Amino acid sequence: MPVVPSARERARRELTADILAAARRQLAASGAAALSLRAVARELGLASSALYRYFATRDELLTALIVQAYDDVADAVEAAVVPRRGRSRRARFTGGCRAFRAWALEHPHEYALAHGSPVPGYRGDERTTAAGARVPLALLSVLEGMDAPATSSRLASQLAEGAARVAAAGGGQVPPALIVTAAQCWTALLGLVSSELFGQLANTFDPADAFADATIEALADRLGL
Amino acid sequence: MPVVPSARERARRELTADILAAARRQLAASGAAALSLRAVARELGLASSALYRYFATRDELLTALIVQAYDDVADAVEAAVVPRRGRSRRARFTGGCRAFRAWALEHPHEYALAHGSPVPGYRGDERTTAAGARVPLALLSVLEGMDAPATSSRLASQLAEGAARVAAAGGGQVPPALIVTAAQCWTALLGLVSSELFGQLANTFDPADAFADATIEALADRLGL
DNA sequence: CACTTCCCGGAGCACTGCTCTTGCCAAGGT
DNA sequence: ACCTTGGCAAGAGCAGTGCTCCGGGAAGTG
Repeated sequence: MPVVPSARERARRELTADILAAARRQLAASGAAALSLRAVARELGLASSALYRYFATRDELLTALIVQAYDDVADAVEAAVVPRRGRSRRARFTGGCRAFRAWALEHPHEYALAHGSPVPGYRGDERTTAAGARVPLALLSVLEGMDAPATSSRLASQLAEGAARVAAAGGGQVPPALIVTAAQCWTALLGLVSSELFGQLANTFDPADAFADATIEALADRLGL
Repeated sequence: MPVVPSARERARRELTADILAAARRQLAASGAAALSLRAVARELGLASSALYRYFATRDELLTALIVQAYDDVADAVEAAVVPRRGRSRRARFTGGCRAFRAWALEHPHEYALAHGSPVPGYRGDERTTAAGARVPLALLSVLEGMDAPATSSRLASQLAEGAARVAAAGGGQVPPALIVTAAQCWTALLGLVSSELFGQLANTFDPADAFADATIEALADRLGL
């Protein structure tokens, strides 16, 4: 395998990227349900059958878009969470949560694709789960080195098991009881953003910024930040 | 208009119900994305064009299914929440939450259709929002007559506005600060169930019963139950 | 130069939602 | 009793979809 990619290889990579970019434009414009391979091909001036050399199926294109979406949010959240002088743990956490919500509001269709109901059946692709773990792990990293909460009760064995799994995945310096609470906060954050985006609040709190901020602060309280 | 429906009218109602039942079967079996009018027509032995006299469009059939799903969960939750001798507020609340989760686990595709990402564009149909409000209102009804939490802080004006709207919609006997907390718990519950169903927890806590129970108890704690 | 490998384009299949036309059959009025 | 009206279903058809297969041509290799 040559170090310098051949012209073929370069063209292939470029076209793959172009296809993904066009697909992403259409996704952002009209949502995942309306994304059609033929439309993407038309936008690129290709025959629809040509796309199948780059993505074997429509689902594969969608998973590529999912991974891209996960990585995109993760970049935003990780940047907001990074420790800096004079930045409290609480500010890092709430900043990360706010960055997550802001990204979702800017990219509703991509958020729906990644964090919403799975489109066909259930996809347990390892690439997506790895990319999807970045945001929760980034938020968890804020808690590294904290003490176990004072009210830490004994965990059910199944909960302890799950917490151990999470700890192995990245939060080595976080006590198990706090990991459980953190997981609860993560699902709560997902629920907050999903509710707002998918209209589950029926626009009761609208504009929802105040409600979102209050909720995020409450999460920080619960984590003892 | 005759009091006794004519034969025509009866046939019409019956066929409408049959169509809905068949559609629901297919929804439960294969999900909303795979639901096709033609397949429903085939199952009923009809021409596909015949369905259009009963549902003008596929989306209308879907919204009918959404309303049905909302009403179905609401029945389950309301039954679990109803006050009975020797049943504490806390038990009513946690029971309602558990009933919600149990229904979702039994009807994943219907849950995804109703509470997941909206399928086409955004549907703000009034029938769906009215039906969708039943479950949160049922949970809110458990809190009627409670005192405002001790740590009740002054609410931002926008939050107070939203709380007032909710109070007008059904929770007349619940203090505003508690309404905000209740709304937060509602989004958290949605996030819990959605995460579990859509694989956002990446099977970290699996089986998730213990995690769900712990989360629901934490919500009850937060509400001061 | 020949030869292989890769890739694009076109035709085609089975399917979808939806529309339009045709013809049937029962209900209602004269 | 006859005829008109209106609801109803069936069928053909349109535009669109995901996906497959085959043929020709271009790019890279000996």
